[in-house]
Amino acid sequence: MDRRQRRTREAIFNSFTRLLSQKDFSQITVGEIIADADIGRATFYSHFETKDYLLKAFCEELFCHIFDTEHNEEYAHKHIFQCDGADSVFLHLFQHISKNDNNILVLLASQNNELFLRYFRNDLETLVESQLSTFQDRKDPRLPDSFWKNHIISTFVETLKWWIGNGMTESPETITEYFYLAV
Amino acid sequence: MDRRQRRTREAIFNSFTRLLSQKDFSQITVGEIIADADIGRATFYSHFETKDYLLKAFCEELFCHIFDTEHNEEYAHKHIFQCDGADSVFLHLFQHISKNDNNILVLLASQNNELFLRYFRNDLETLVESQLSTFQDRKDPRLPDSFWKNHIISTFVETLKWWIGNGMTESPETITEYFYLAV
DNA sequence: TATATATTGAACATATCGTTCGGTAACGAA
DNA sequence: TTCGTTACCGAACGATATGTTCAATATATA
Repeated sequence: MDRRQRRTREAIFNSFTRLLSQKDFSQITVGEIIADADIGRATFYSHFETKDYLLKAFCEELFCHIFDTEHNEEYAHKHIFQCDGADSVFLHLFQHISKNDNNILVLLASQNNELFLRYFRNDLETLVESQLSTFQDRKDPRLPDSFWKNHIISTFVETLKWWIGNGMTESPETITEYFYLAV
Repeated sequence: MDRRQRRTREAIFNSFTRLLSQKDFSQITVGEIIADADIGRATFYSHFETKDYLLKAFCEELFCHIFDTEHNEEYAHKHIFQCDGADSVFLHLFQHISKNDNNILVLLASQNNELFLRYFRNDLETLVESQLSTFQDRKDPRLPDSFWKNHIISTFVETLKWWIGNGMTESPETITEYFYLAV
């Protein structure tokens, strides 16, 4: 990728992050991003078709980073055979998020973020699917699989939102315990 | 209230409902509402400050209707002393929603409805608070009250969304059972 | 160096918003 | 019925944001 392209893309992402920490996604205008990133209008549109596609690309880079590190071999094996709360992928997820790499907290804490959460849920779904067996013993047989999977995903997302909304005073270990106690 | 005002307000609400069944809230323009309701532009703005306030007023009328009927004396007593799944307020809520009075399903099924869901959650919260004792025996003492309350509300909303998303093939009784099995 | 490509920024057409205002129609009380 | 009040109309307006175009300029890579 051309160095100019990289620089522009980085500048846009940086400004986007900065603006997201100040206001809701819906209130951010392309004009503001351009002004903050100090790039030409046509340049922005040569990189991203619309503001929505910017968010999409932004989320993809962010989640790719987060969920991929959760999937590496080191942990993958552990969880298939030994899946207690102590070293679950979910603990690692909470830990990773609490480190605030790539300013993911900015997005998670923002208010009008339903679009962002849709992307997050989507990636989370594949992770949960790979861990479904872990939760099999908690599941009442009367519940449909699709309901159960949705419930786990929702509980994780809501636990995360509650955690952030409460100022993240609990440790990742504690919040993981809450998650397992709730689901 | 002046008859003309009532007619205009009704026309706006009707068009709003119709449009919501066709597209997301964010994609609906004031111009479309005006055209569909066949009213003057200034008239719309004399009734509602913005499109957001229209949604707010719409939700208030809708939820007031739904949650008030859930609170009437007939059921209120039952649930304080006898709170099994069979005749819970939540069953009544699911039943009421499945009847699709006031086209609430249109709103619940629409995609970009986080604003609407915020209003719904808000009213649901007071209902859940009045029913908290019902869930006390399921709650692990390690979980904070605020987390627990949020979990119940979230589980209800997500159960409802799952139900609608799946075509509402289950009966209100069954979906109430799912809700109690999940929470 | 030379060619290809990215960036620039002004200008443009389009769309939506929310307001204004003089004129018209409907209401409801006396 | 009359009459004062109030709601509705609808065209027009300024403001803001969108996404595109284009010719000139700057930068990268071979």
